[in-house]
Amino acid sequence: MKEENFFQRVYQVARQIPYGKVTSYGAIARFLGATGSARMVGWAMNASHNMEDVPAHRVVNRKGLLSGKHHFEGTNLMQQLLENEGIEVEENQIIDFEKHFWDPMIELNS
DNA sequence: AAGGTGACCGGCC
DNA sequence: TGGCCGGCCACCT
Repeated sequence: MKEENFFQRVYQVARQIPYGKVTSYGAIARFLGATGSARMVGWAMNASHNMEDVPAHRVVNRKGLLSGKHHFEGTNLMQQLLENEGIEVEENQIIDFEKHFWDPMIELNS
């Protein structure tokens, strides 16, 4: 097992996502300095299954679409988790995405 | 070692 | 927002 790879970096940011907030892969990628490489963030989330404190359900694509819901257990677990946090989700899409949007670039950039 | 894949993004129509 | 396309880079086979 490697320590401190690109993934860990992503997880670290993901863990900083506050309750009831969501962000996009691109936002995280940008924060990591990998602007345009949002795919890597997606890959990292794919492996996030091994981690435990990684709220991957709070990470969606820029459209607010639950792109990764398919990777969660069941078929609507991701949605359930989000709704549980007070985020309205319908048709695999977050309502008022901008309203719940949380940009690490701004929030963590104190 | 080379190529394919991917939970994406931004620009354009 | 929707569809299509090119770009981006780590990981896997």
